[in-house]
Amino acid sequence: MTTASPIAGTGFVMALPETVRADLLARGKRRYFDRGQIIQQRGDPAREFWYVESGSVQIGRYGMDGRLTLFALIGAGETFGELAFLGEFPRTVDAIAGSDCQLIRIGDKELQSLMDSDPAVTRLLLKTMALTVQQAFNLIESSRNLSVPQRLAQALLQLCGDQQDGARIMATQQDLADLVGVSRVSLGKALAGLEAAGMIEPGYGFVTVRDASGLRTVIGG
Amino acid sequence: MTTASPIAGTGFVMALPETVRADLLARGKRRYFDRGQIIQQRGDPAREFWYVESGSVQIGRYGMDGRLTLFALIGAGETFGELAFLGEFPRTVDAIAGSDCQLIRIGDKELQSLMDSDPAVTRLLLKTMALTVQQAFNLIESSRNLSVPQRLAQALLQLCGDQQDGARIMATQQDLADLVGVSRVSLGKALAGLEAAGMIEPGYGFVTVRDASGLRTVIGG
DNA sequence: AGTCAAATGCAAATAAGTTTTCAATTGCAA
DNA sequence: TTGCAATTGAAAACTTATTTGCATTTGACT
Repeated sequence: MTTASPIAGTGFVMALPETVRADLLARGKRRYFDRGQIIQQRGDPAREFWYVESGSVQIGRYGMDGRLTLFALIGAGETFGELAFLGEFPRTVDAIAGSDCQLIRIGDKELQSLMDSDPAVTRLLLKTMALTVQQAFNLIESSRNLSVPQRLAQALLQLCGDQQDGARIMATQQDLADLVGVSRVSLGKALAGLEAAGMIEPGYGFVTVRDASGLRTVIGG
Repeated sequence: MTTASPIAGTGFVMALPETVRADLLARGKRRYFDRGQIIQQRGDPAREFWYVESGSVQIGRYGMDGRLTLFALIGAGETFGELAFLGEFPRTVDAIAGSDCQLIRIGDKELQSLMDSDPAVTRLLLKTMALTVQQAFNLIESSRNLSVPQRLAQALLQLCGDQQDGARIMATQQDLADLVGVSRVSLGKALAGLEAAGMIEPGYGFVTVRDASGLRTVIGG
């Protein structure tokens, strides 16, 4: 299952020196969440951020009218929640387990210990957050200047990460619609278009990428 | 002239301790830019960030097709450019002087000196950047879930900052359209709607806010 | 195998925004 | 004050996406 993030998913932990990372993974406190379970909600105090060891997490906002604005699908190896934690304000997004998942908690103590073992951690965090902003800007720009098929192609590429052709993205059309920011109907049509071009193969609850480079040309043109 | 920012404009410098700020303002190297002049372009190395002492700066991306995606209008008292600088990557947005303006440069040396005089600066920077991301998320959510009039109302409120009713926002309809992310025609219609409701008064190159609280209700409903 | 909820496919009506074109207005400057 | 470029207003045709309703398919679970 491939769930690289279109936004906010960062390889922060991966960028840590091997020994520091190993220590974190060995001693970190793990928490398990079942699919659909709420991990955090808007307004909660941010006393930690999370490293996703396995599974996936949906980051977004659930409107009062039931609308969902997805900002990211965070997959294994990525972190989330560092914004509110480091910014020292309450959560401004909801996080829900997209599948059964296993997280490692990084609170004040753990962060301090990270910073002690590697003075470059602060810089890494800054870099991570700066990247997140850039990705957010990219998302804004895309949603303004690209068509739905183009945005879908972009999202699919990001979701399959560096995977070769054949990658199976586990997401329903509704998931993708929430992520791209369009209705399910529109997303279905865009999917059909890409399928006709032989770039993808839609399935029941997943999409298989057949021609990643083709998707890239879709975005470009 | 009011140019508070809908995004990325931060009161970072304002949050500094009085003495530290005074020192920065007294000794900072100033640079002047004429209206329309390019301050930075995508791809430039980021060797500094800027504090806006007077005037305003447009932050956005100018597409090859001439399209402009505005992310922010930075006004006096705010900073910009810290993302690429701190993230240590090339500029990913263009900056153009929205009016004649006077900037203070903060490079490695100045930042180091800031950090030396106040150990909380790192924290402040993290907070600043976290806020920026939240604002970017807000922008994404708005553009997906709000109508053009609602987004316009939001933009106008942000542009007039904490000003009382009567604030004059110096921006053409095209400027506002680029900021909100719609065509000039659509923006004109939205403006006309708000005018009919007595909340604003459009002018030639500016908009006067007559009923800020009314604008807020527009967003809510 | 049968049941059921989730997910997908499809079509028509509707809504929203863009593009294009042209006219009218404004404010600056010669 | 007269010319001129920038800005605004307005209308029509067009494109894109949404909404709504319903039928069909899929896969998990009995």
